Amino acid sequence: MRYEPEHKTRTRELIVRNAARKLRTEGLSGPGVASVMKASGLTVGGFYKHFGSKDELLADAIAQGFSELSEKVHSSLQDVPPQDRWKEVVRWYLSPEHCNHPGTGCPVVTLAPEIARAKLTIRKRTASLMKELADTWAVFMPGGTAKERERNFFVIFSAMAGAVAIARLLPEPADRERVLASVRDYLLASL
Amino acid sequence: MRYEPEHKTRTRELIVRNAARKLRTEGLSGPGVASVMKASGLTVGGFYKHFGSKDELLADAIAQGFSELSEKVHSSLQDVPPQDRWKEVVRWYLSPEHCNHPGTGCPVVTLAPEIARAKLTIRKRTASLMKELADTWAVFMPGGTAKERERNFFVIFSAMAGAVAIARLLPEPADRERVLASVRDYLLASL
DNA sequence: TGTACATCAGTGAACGCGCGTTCACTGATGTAC
DNA sequence: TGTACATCAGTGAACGCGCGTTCACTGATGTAC
Repeated sequence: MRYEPEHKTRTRELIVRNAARKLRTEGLSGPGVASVMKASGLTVGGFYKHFGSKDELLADAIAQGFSELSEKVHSSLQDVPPQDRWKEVVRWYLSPEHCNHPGTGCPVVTLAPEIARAKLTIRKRTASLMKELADTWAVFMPGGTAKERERNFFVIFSAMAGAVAIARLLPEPADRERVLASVRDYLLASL
Repeated sequence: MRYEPEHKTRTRELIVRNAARKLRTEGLSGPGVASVMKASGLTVGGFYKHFGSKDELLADAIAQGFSELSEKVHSSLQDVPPQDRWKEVVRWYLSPEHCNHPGTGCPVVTLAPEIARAKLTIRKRTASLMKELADTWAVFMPGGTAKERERNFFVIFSAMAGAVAIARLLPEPADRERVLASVRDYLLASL
């Protein structure tokens, strides 16, 4: 073979990673196929050697966003005692760093409304990613029972995602911080 | 004149109202100029007799969405005693009806991430609409001081917007309701 | 009162442009004999 | 060992198509004289 056996797989993964970042920066229908390929050091024509359609790329890129989120949170919780973990997540999620860098942040804030309007295939795939996230994160959420932790996951995650979405549409950093701080302080103090 | 003096104004308002609904259903860059004009019983060519550009329509349509939201909430609170008003808002916002009808619902859930990526003119205009909403709604939010009510507005509004955004990307009605109910029950019980 | 002209919301075809997708081709490296 | 052919990731031009925008035109009604 002209390339190492894993070459094609690695190229595909590179494209998906670049698409995942571009999607969160420019929106679900923001980046064109050409722009994603260029960001990966390739040209448009090669795209269909890796993907059956642009939708296939979108689905994979959304999944990539979720898995980056899991990884980021998982690795930052390594040295945090179990009962403090949800607080660490809240602090990171509602930080100016996260708010100001959508491209490497949570895909739910950035893409949820657009995914809700997307093709059923994409919505179904995202729904199962969302459920997986709920199950994984619920275990370190506050609450005495599994039901309570699940409910608190939805409360905390909804509040965080909503807060970042609202903060991001305010151009003034001070206004952004006021929204983020309101929700951060409330969640940390009241749960 | 060939038309009544108010004819042009009314036509423009009709276009804006139709655009406001279409935007929330199909996204900020979903409906084309032709489709909005058609929905208003007109043809593409006439568009630039009313608007300088599509962006001008978008800005007006977003504002229209906010004003419909204010009106809807204002009129539903007429007969509700002041201290119960925020609960009424929570119940409506987190209802399946609202969740299942984005076109006539809150523009923040549907459009926030796309507006955050839009031109600065649009972002600035939306930011001031958002602040206006915060000021108007804060007065009937729970809390002893103005500062507390403002903070609680951001907490409640973030949680509601996030919950509806997440619920809407789940295709199963039962899953949607679980998210909505979690946040609804929590907010009504704990604030 | 009648005729010529002005106004202007609305029409519909045309314009570039960027998009997703297709396709004939390239060129480095493998295999067959 | 050398030559002919096969493979296949990647190239770049071309394709329809829908978009925002432009523009010459329409036709109902106003005003001037």
